[in-house]
Amino acid sequence: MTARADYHHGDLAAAALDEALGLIAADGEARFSLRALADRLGVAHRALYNHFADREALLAAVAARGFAQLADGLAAASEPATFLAAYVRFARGYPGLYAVMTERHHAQINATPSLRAAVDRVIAVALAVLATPDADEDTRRREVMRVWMLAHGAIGLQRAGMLRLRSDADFIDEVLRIAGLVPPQEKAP
Amino acid sequence: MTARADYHHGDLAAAALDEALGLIAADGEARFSLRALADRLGVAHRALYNHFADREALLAAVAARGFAQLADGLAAASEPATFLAAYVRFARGYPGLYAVMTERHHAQINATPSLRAAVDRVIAVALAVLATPDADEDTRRREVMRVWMLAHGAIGLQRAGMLRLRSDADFIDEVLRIAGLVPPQEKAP
DNA sequence: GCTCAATGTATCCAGTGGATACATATCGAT
DNA sequence: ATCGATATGTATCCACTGGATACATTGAGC
Repeated sequence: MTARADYHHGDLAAAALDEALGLIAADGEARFSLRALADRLGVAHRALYNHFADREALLAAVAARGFAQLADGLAAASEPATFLAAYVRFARGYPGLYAVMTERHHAQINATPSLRAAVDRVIAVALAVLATPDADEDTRRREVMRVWMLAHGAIGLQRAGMLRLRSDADFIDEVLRIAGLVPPQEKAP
Repeated sequence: MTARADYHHGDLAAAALDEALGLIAADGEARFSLRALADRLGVAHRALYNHFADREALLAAVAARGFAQLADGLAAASEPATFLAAYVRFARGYPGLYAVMTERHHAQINATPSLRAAVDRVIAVALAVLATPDADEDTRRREVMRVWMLAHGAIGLQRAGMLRLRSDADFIDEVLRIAGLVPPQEKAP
């Protein structure tokens, strides 16, 4: 099962995912090609099709990995402000990956179990950190969505160039203020 | 200047923009090609390059048209709730166009004057409708951004499949509630 | 050991954005 | 009016992409 010598790669699926994630994390998927990926792995581009139905399926798998990493990062948060900060930091740290995770109409989302599972994990963490424990379900869901929508919207508008560019720290600080999670003149976490 | 007979088209730039907007509005830019566009206009695909530097520039022009239309649509709003509803309706009505407007790193945004101008018009309308008239500038900006981020985030999460699918009306209603623009049990505009 | 499904390779295809070279038309200066 | 510069459109090429089909190699289970 370890990386083997000649004909068979050993674990192409995992290696391809790792490599693809690395290629996409910063630069996004627009300039990403199956052939470039295959070249880096020292393999014919067609070999990838033994593990992923098509380019879209590979991207869905990459997105799943992204959501899993995101959930890990968020799990450490203990309150809304740190949650939001961690979320924004992830999205701004791996812009290409975040785009693949959120800017595709993943019909895939229900067709790819790992993706569905990873997204559900993020939602579970969000509920635990962001929602009032004893509120009814609709309220809890809306509490989560309010923060998530604000964070996701802020990130999107920033990336699209609609906002003044700031340092990451200032950006996070501003989002926290807009979300009402930081009292007017206080310092953000 | 009207559509001419033989060799010269007459006003290829405008015709191309119209046609591109039509092709992209619903389906987005992923499956959009310069060649398909040129075919529809009865012209060699290379002719388009006389009017647009490259594919990206054409998309920037399409985005500019989109923002102009959006600003028109928002101008009729008189209060935050109707503004937000109009915004969401636009984004959900022309998903492909909205994606081109917001999901590209328009370095273009400052390189394309018409795009910059159209975005500024949207921001101006938003300030007029969403901000407290006599508040200081930072507050006004944040009031606008809170609504814009919520709307944009909601649209993005919905499109990505992170939310339960609902009818457009229900979706708008839910966003208004989350934004705190509709009292708990009241009917949305 | 042998077989056969899993995995990789070789090669082809149509479609894409873009470049270069050339054809045709329009318009302003004379 | 005409003539030449310039804008506009065409013809043709290129490298590259995702995907399809046919074949080679391999190793796991019988």
